[in-house]
Amino acid sequence: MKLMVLDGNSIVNRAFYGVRLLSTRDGLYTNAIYGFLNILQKLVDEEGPDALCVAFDLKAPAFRHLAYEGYKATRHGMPEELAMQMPVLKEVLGAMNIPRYELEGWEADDLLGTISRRCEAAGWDCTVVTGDKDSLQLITEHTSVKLVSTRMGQTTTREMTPETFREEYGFDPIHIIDLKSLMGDSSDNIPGVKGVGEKTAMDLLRRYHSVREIYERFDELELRPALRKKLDEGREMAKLSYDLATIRCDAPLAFAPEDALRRPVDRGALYQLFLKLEFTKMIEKYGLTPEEGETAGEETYTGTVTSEVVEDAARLDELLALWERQDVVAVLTLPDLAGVAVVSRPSEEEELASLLLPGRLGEADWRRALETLFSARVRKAGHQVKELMGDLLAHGLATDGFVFDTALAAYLLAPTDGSYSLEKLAMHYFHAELPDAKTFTSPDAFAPLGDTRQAEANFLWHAGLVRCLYDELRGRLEELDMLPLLETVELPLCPVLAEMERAGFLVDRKALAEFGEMLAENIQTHQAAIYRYAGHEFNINSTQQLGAVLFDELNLPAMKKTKRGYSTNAEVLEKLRPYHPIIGEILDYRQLTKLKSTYVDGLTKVIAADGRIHTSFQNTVTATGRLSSTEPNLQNIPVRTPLGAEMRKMFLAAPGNVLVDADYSQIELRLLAHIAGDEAMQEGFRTGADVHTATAAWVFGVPEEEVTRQMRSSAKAVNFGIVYGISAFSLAQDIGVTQRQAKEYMDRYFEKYSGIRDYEKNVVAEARERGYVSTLMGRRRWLPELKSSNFNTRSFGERVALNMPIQGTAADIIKLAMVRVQNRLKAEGLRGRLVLQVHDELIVECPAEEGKTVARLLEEEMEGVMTLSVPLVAEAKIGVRWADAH
DNA sequence: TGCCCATCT
DNA sequence: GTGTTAGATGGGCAG
Repeated sequence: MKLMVLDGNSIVNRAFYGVRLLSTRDGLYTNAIYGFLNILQKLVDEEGPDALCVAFDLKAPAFRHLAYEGYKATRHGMPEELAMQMPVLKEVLGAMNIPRYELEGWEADDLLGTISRRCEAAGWDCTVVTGDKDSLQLITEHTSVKLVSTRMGQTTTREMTPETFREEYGFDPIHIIDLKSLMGDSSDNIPGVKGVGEKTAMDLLRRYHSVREIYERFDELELRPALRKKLDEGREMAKLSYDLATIRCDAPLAFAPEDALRRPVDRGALYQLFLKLEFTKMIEKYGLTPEEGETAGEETYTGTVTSEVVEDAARLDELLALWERQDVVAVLTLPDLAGVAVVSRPSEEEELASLLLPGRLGEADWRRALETLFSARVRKAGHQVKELMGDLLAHGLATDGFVFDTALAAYLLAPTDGSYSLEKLAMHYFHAELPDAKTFTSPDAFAPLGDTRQAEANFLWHAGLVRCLYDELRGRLEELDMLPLLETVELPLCPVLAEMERAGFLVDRKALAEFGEMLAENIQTHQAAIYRYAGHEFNINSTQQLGAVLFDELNLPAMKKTKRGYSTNAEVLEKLRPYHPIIGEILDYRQLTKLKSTYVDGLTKVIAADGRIHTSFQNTVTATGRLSSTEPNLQNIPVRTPLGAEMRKMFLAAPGNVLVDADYSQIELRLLAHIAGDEAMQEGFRTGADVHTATAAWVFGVPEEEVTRQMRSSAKAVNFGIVYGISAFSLAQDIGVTQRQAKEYMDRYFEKYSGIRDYEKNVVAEARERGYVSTLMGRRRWLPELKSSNFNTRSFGERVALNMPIQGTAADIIKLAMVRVQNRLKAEGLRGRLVLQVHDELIVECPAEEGKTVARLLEEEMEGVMTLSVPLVAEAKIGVRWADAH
């Protein structure tokens, strides 16, 4: 008879980190459970055990903690996203009638040991399944250990027997304990002997077998003097580690192998659990059926699927007519519009995937197909619609009729997930594998890799998924009342962004080059000075080498450490400035090299043939709803320092044109006043007062006329800090006062703006209860961090809860403004077009004679986006260069 | 790849 | 008493 026992915590950890984070529409994460069940299934198939059980750690401290205080409970600390899955996993095991064992004060390891020895005593064979090599010490003639590892969602197992172990390690399994006590194990907080690593320890054990033998025969051993010294000093630690590393086999566990004999699953309970977990594939696999005719959650698609490559005009006409009648069709295109897949549902039971290729259709029909398909006459769901629209614009096609974007939808549902490829969404929402997109996209467009028919089929498969995701994601957005955000903000913004990217921003290539040369000369001068002060050459860009020069050689006082050595950031260097002239040189050098490499060289590299820079705006990246800008990033062009601000002279309008640059005044503070419902601050904005000055007057207890620049600047820092959930500590650091004083300022501040204090409390409490925060337009961010037992994680969640509604609403507002601005420019027959957005700032390039009209238009549209309890104020300026318009 | 540092709102 | 300001992108170094 054979029993298989799983190390529950070890396997579930591997599952959690090996499978992408999945969640149900209730926000329950499920990836660890999903991965665990797949691993379990694989193991049962491989081993066919007669009995099966799982051992878990309990949160309570195990006896080891008492033995060594360094042996902290850290190994029990698991991320909230995993912790929340544990009770559900245990329920699933219950429904599957698989016994689980856990015992107060004992770790899973010890239960594995105990269970394996009891099996042996009863004459059974035992297989211990774990990812943890510690357990290899349990290997005997009747007990094997199966090591599980998960990489990229693929699970591999390796069975270790006494023979295979000896082959690999060169000593007996039991001496794993000795190995650990020599080399230690940081993840288990086993100290080991200082200075002895894996190689040395393995070598010692092959020669002398055990720690005990090493120390008993210590004087007669042939050892290098250094090693002898380390071992001698590490005697106590080795002994202590030996105990810590030894798995105990004597846990007082109520267990006999027969208890774990396999029993049938409780199908009803399992069905309900899988339904809740949205494991539709598992429901199918186990052949579970609803007990009372309930439907089985979401399906990918169950009707018949027909594929076709469209080759003649008559068929094309039929299809175009069909697509126009559909509520929605899914559309997926190959890069550069080298092919189009359209998925429709002619009837409830039928799905039709049609592939259009220019080579198969003929030029005229191909063009006709595209013109109809991308007109408003066909309602379409796409994936990454902004990208697609870029291709459409490049081919002179319209960008109309898009009613859904599966990538944008997935982003709105889970804005911190990070990436939304179809492969990932298939896994996340349907637990389904998609063929790799590389099978049908290659650098030279639709030059099929390998089998053409397979490539076509895979491409259509992806398109079919878009159609399925449309149903699924639309349903979820609707439940969360988020469809309006998608339909009135995000989707209409797509063509605007595509047009902005296509328009680009003109740069003065010559001026940029000259600026670069000037920087290069300056850098040379500073470099020479730094080498002279240091007494030798070194790589100034290396923080390690720089730290060595400043703190070891020049003996400047080290203020702060980083993980890898001394901190040398600007804040630290600024404090060191009085000590040595090298510091000023380094600060200047840093600024100059940053300007040269990131901005001058970086931007020069991406100037297109039209002399303009075409950034990419990312609309599915930030956690708050802001846009981001890449290749290059045009949202962080310097402005603060005079030299940096030179960069903004390089961006200009085409001849005969001007730039109109409008930015929102204090938008985040205004939103704070509105959202928090703080009467005092609202009143300030309504009367048009300078908020920072008003705040300073109150905090410092002086009349507004007596507020100094210093006082206003401090008050400004408080106002900004509040939006980010700053602490007195950081505020003190920021404005250069004592922590006590900073605390006083904040207390005074909250006295005046008591609505904000109340809001901070309420928003966090509400977020904790609901599990998310949201903006005025219904954008959400989930906050599992608020339930974390880790202080830092939780505090972070609280600050995010404060900030996201503010920053996110500002993002909503400017996005809507962009849509309205671009539409109105067109509606009024103006030639001006948006070229850039920088979070609270919009830049339009237009003919010089349109300048004033456009400036007024920008202000009106930006201010008119929403009516709040405080006015939204935008101010536009006109100039030929960005530096002059801002 | 992860870290450190710089840049922006 | 913890560590202590939200959201980004990119260059350069070191392992």
